[in-house]
Amino acid sequence: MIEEADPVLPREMAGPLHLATPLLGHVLAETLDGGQCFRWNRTPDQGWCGISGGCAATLVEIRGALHARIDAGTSAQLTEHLADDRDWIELAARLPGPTDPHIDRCRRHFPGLRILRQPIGEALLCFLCSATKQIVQIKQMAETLARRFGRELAPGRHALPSWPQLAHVSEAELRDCKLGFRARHVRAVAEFLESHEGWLEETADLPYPAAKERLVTLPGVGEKVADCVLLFGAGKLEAFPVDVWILRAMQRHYGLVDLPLRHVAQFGRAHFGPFAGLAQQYLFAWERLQPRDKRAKRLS
DNA sequence: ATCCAGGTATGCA
DNA sequence: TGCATACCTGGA
Repeated sequence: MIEEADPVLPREMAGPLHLATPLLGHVLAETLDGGQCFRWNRTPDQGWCGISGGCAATLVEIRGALHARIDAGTSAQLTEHLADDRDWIELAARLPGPTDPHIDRCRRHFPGLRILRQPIGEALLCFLCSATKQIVQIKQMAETLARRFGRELAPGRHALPSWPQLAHVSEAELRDCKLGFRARHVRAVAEFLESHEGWLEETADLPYPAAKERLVTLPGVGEKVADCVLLFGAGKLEAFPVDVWILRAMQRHYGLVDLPLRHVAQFGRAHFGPFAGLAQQYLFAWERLQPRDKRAKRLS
């Protein structure tokens, strides 16, 4: 992707990142900045710098190969975040085949698209903030929260605040981070988690249906957010979050017109099976390519 | 200016 | 169940 100029990675600190599944170009971009996580940003030289948990890293393509620099934390944390222990090509191949031409098309356009592994607390925080907001705005909220309440991992690079840290933050301070009505939810969840230590981690260990049942009892967490938290924060690939984009995709490509959100979610899980969450990410990526016209808008 | 954006909670047929 | 409405705020 980057041919002529070698990016500005200090050579002694950067190294090639060997991944089981290649991750380059627009697939890398869609993975890091496709709405599943909100903490990766472009560097001036077309690389990526991001933070997940206690790991801050910079990624860049040099003559068609991915290189990484660890700015804080360990390279093991980075590979964990990139979920490279799974074979994403093979998982995609297990989604519906020739009987589903649309998924086939998505798969060919984004080969190796993957679901990143995020700390569950971070996924919960970000998706609590996601209600009726665009990705850019969510990223901005996350950045402000991190800068203001999170631990500094490297100069100017802050981790998201943990829930125990958030427990000491007032609703007014949260609103000051531009969270709007979401501030009340974050505040309430912080209070709940403060008096229920280990609750989130226990939830992550439950099977998908039970875990979801628990999550939706949290204020501000509905079906969609719960599915996002379980998919991106607990590796439950059968979770199938349905938002307006997916609704649009299911109408356009699967003929599910005027169906309640609930039914669309039900259909998705039945049709796509144990890796419905990966299918969802493919559908989302494809839909984001489409220019938005009046017809598409009206659907929501 | 006016509208809308990766939803959720609530109230009412 | 199904549908309508309020909820914050910044950017187009």
